[in-house]
Amino acid sequence: MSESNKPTRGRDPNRRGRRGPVNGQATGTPASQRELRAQGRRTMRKLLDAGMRVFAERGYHAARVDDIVRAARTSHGTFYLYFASKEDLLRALAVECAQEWTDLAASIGPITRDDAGFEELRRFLGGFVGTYRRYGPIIRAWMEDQGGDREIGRLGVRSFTAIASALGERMDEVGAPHAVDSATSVAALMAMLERFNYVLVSRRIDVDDDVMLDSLARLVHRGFFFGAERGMAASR
Amino acid sequence: MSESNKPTRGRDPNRRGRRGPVNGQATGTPASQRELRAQGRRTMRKLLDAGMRVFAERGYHAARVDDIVRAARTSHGTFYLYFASKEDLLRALAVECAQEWTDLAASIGPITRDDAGFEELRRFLGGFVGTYRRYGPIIRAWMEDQGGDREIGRLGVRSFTAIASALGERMDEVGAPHAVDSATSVAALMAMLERFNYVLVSRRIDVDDDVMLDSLARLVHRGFFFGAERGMAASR
Amino acid sequence: MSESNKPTRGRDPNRRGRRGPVNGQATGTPASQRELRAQGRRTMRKLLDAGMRVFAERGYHAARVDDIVRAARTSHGTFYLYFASKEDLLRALAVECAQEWTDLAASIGPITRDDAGFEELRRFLGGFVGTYRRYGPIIRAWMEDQGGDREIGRLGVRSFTAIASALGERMDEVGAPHAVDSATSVAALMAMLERFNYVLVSRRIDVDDDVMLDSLARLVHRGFFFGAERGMAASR
Amino acid sequence: MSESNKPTRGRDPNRRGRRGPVNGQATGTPASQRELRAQGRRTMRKLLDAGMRVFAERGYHAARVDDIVRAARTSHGTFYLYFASKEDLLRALAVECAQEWTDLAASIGPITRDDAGFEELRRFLGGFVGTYRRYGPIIRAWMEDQGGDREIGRLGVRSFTAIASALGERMDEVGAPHAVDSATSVAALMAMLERFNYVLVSRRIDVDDDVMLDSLARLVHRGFFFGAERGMAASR
DNA sequence: TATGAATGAGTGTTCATTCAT
DNA sequence: TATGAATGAACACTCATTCAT
Repeated sequence: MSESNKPTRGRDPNRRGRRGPVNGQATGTPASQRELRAQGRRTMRKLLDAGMRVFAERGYHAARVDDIVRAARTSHGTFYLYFASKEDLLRALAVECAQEWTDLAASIGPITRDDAGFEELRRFLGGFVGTYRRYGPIIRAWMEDQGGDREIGRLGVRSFTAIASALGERMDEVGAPHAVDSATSVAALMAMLERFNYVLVSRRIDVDDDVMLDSLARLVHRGFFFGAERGMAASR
Repeated sequence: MSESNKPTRGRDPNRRGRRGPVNGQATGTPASQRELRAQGRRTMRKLLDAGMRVFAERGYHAARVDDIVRAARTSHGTFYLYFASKEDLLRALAVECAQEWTDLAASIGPITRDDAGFEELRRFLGGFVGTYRRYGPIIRAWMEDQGGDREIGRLGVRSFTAIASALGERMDEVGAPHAVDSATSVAALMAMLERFNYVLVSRRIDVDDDVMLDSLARLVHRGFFFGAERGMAASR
Repeated sequence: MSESNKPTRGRDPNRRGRRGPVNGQATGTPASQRELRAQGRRTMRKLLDAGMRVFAERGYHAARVDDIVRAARTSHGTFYLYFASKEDLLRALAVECAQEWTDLAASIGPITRDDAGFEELRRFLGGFVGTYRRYGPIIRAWMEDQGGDREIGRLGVRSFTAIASALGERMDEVGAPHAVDSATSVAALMAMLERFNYVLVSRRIDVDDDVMLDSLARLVHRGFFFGAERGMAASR
Repeated sequence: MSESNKPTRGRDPNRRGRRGPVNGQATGTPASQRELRAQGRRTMRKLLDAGMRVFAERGYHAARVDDIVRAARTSHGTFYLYFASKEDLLRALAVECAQEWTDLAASIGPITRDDAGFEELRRFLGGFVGTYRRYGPIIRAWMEDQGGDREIGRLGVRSFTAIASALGERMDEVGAPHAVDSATSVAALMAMLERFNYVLVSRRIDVDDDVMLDSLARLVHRGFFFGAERGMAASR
C-alpha cells in the first residue's frame, strides 16, 4: 500500500532536492545536533512544548506551523532555526516519548498471581496512562501515520515493542494461559491499552482515575495473565 | 478549544458551504436525495468503491479528490454531481459501514461458558474482522476524526455503541465478572477489538485467519466473559 | 429571495470562511488589524493600487486574484497575507473611498441663488467627479452588489447618504422647490450624479472637463435648487 | 480598457473554435432562427420567463444555467436546444426589451410648458418605469456589462439612444434651456432616469407610484425642460 | 539569535457546455 | 423534442518553507 505519497505543500523539499542549510545559518539542524546556549535551549523548549499543545488540540495533520509558533510566541523563521520541518518537530517529540516508553518497559517487575503482582501491574498501568496523557498526540500521530515518515513510525513501533516484549516476558514467566499463541495475546493487550487510553484521553471519559486503574488492572490481571481454565470450553 | 478547525480547501462558503443539498445542477446531493437512473447509480457506485480504495491506500486526509476520480475513471465534475464534498463521500461510506455494524450487533447471540458460546463469540469476531477488513479505512477516519465533521463522528460512535451494548448485555446475562465496573470492561473490550483489527488490517500481521480468530475468541471468552475468580488477588 | 448566494470559489468554510481575522500565519488580517512595518505597508499599498487598477479594467467580478497579484508583482500567498479574500480587498478600498465621500459631504457649503452659490456647487461637483474618477470601480462594485457582502453595501449606502443628506440640507435651506417630496428630489439628484459620472468615466464621453462641469452645475443649480415656478403647469 | 477578457468556464467556445451544431441536432440556434412548433415555442417561452425571474433574483452574473432550467422545469439539454449559451438567452431578452424601449421612444409626444405637456411627460415616465420594472435585470446586465458581449452592449446603447434622441428633440423643440450643451443635459437626464429607476426597483423604495411619478415628472419638467432663468447666476 | 515578509505548488470546488439516449 | 449524465478548465485560497534584515 501507501506508496509514501505524502501531500506536501509549497516548496516541497523532497521533490526538489533538499538543499540543506542555505546561507550561513545552520537552518533547522534539529536539537542535539547543534550546541545550544541557554537562550537557544529555552527557545527550543518553548517550541517543543508549544508543539505538544497544538498537536494535542488539533492533531498533527491539522496543526499549522503558524499555530505552533504563535503558541510559542516566536516566529516562523525561528521555528526553522531549530527544526527542519514540522515533521522534524514531531520526531523530536517522539524521541522524548520513546524514552519514556522505554523506561517504563524496563521498569515492569514480575506480575504474580497475588496482590503484589496485581499492584505491580497496576503501577505499570498507571505509568502507561501517565505517559499516554502526556504524549497522547504524538502516539496518535504514530498510529495514524499511514505513509508519512517511516522513521517516526519505526520509532513508535520500537517503543511499543519494548513494552510488548516486557509484558510478554512477564506473561511467560508466570505461565499465562496464552490463548493459543503468545503473539496474539500480547498484540491484543497492547491494542487494548493503546486504544483504551486513547478513548480515555481524547473523549474524556469521566471516570475517577483510581477506579479506572483498578478496573483495568483487574481486567488485565485476570483476563490476560491468569485467565480461567476450568469448566470452560476446552482449548482446541 | 480547537473549534472544529479542519483544513479543507476551496469550498465556497456562501453558495454551497453551509452543508446540505444545494442548487447548482443539483450538485452533490448524495444518494437517496435524488432519483438516479441505472447509469447514475452505476457511477455513484464506482465513486464509492474508488473512494474506499483510495482511502485505504492513502487514508482519508491524504486522499485527493483527484485520486478518487482517477480511480473511478471519471471527472471532477462528476464527483461533485454525486457528492457535495470529499467529506460527503466519507459520510456515505460511513452510512454503509454503520449498517453493517448494526446488523452485526443485532446478530450476537448468547455467549455461554460452553463450546456453543465460544463458537458464537468466534462467529461474531469473524464478522467483526470481516467488516473491519472491508471498511477499515472508514473506521479509521472515524477515529482520527479530531474536529472534523461531528455528524460522521456521531455515526461511528452510534455504531460502536450498538455493538458495545450488545456485548455488554451478553456479558451481564452470564454474569461476567466485570472488573469492578461494567463500563470499563466493555470499553476495554471494544478498544481491544478496534485496535487489534486495525493492526491486523493495516500493518498486515501475518497470522492465519483461523488461528488468529481462535486466539482472539479464546482470549475474550476467558478474559472478558469468564475471567478466573479463584486463587487470585482479591477484588477490592 | 436569493439569500446572498454569490458564487465565489475555493474558500474553506471551516477554517477561515467564517469571516474575520483568523489564525494561519495571521493570514489576511487586513490593514489596521496587524502592525505592519514599512515594507509591509508598502506591499499592502501595492496590492491596493493593483486592485484598483484591475477592478477598473475588468470590474470586480471578472477580476481574478491572479490578475491583481500580477499587477502588483507579488504572489498569491502575499495577497492573502494582507487580505482575507478578494472581497476583503474590495472592502479595504471601499473604506478609503467612503472616507473621501464623507469628507466631500462635509465640505459642501451653502448653495445660494447667486454666482457664489453656483461656484460652490460647481466646486462640489468637481470633487464628486474627481472621487468618482479615482474610485469608480469601487463605487460600481457597490452598486452592482446584488447579494454580495452586505457590509460593503452598507458602507456605500452610508457614504451616499452622507452626501445626499448634505445636499438635502442645502436645498432646504434655500427653499428649493422640491418636486412634491424632498426624498424623491434628492434621490433623483444622487441617481443622476452617480450614473452621469459612471457614463463619464467608463464610456469615456469625450467632453472637456470644464465644459462638462459647467453644464452639470448649471443643470443642478437650475433644475434641482432653483427650478422655475412661474408660468408652468401648476403643482398639484 | 477592458480587453474583453470574459471569464468563461468549462468548455470555452471562444477559445477552441465554436464547433457549431454537432450531430443532427440544431443545438442552440436561438429563437426566430428555427421554425418552432407549438410545443417548442412554449418551452422557449418558459425559458425566457425563467431567465427573467432568475436574472431578477440573482443578477445575470450570479445566475446559474441550472437555476434557470430548474425555474423553467426543464433540463440543461433543453436549454441548449433553444439558446446557444447563457449570454444568448440574455441577448434574446435584450431584444424584447429593446423593442419596448424603441416603442416607448416613438411614443413621446411634445412636452409643452402647460399641463398637457406635463401630462405627456408623466405618461412617458410611467412607461419608462413600467419597462424598467419588467426588464430591470436585463438593463442592469447591459450597464454592468464591462467587457462581455459587445453586441448586447450595443443593443442597449441603441435603445437608450433612441429614447435620449426623442427626449432631446422634445427639449429642443420647446427651447429647453440646455445648460450650455445639449448632450450633457440629455445624458444627465437619461442617467437620472436609469439610476432612479434602478434604486426604485431594486432597493424597493416604498413610495406610492402615483406620488413618485408626480414628483419625478415635476422635477424633469421643471429642471430639464423649463429650468428657471431669472434672478439666478448668469450663464457664462 | 530572531523576525516579519514572501513564495508558489497544490487542493477542493464550480458551472457552462456537450454527450448519449 | 427532451433529458440526465458527464466533462474539465478555471479559480480562490492554504500553508510549509525560504528570504532578507
